[in-house]
Amino acid sequence: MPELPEVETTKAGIEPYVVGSVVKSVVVRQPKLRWPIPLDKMELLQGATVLSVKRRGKYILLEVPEGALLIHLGMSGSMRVLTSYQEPNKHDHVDICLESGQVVRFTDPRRFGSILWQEKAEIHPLLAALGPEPLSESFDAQYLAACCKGKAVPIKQLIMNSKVVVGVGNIYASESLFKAGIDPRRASGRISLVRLSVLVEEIKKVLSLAIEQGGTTLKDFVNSEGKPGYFKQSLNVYGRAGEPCLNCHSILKEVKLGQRGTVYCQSCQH
DNA sequence: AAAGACACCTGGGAGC
DNA sequence: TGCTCCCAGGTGTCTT
Repeated sequence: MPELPEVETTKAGIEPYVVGSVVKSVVVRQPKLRWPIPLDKMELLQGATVLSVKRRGKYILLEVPEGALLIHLGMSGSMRVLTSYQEPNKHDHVDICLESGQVVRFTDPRRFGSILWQEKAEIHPLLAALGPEPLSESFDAQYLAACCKGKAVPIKQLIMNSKVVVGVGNIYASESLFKAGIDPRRASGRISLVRLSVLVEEIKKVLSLAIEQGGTTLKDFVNSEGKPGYFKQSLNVYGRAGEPCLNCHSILKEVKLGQRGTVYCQSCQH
């Protein structure tokens, strides 16, 4: 489940191999991802030099003079760099072949990911309404409080809303709410500024730590699974329903919020 | 306007 | 052991 740390790690992992490189060809074996891959646009990449690799939310942008390739890993996607050609496996849907001979390979068993095209000097509609980056200064307590004001929506759903803040998925939303001691079901508008401030800090902390740990696996990025091992980060609540709280030992409870499994501690989170 | 349901897809675990 | 069933999960879109 790529959340922001995994996307950041992936971006950092491919960056040194693609920036300044010339794209020889893009091989699409399976165009049916979340949306069809725009094959005509892929031709614009041929012969193009990759200018930069950027990340916006969970999207990775490969920028070339004509525009940018927009990549989302969905929930089972990954990318890796091959230094020599290898036979593709079943879910290796796209290869970005570089003139250097290296290949950036996109793999996605569940095909929830997407590969799209953003025109030069335009902002793709999918990126247009995104909220601030969680690790940026503009994501602070004042901002979050303004988003929460008067809202009845549970706080967990609010922080997972990409219009509010990008990159906070189910795992990190659950974990940061536990750390902040806030009940995930609590109405967003009924949380004090002080507590929201703690939540903001916990979101930043949990994401930063995961990115840091993802970075330690970069050495394995090439010719590997392409799956950063940031899951080593200990999870307090996610996936632990029915098990004892690591803080108070009461049994962790699971509820559905916005169709998402949500685990929390009834005695530590209010 | 806001909240909920649904859709996409497949591997993997549960149940038989 | 093998088959079927069901679900997770990010996020856009359609329905209340």
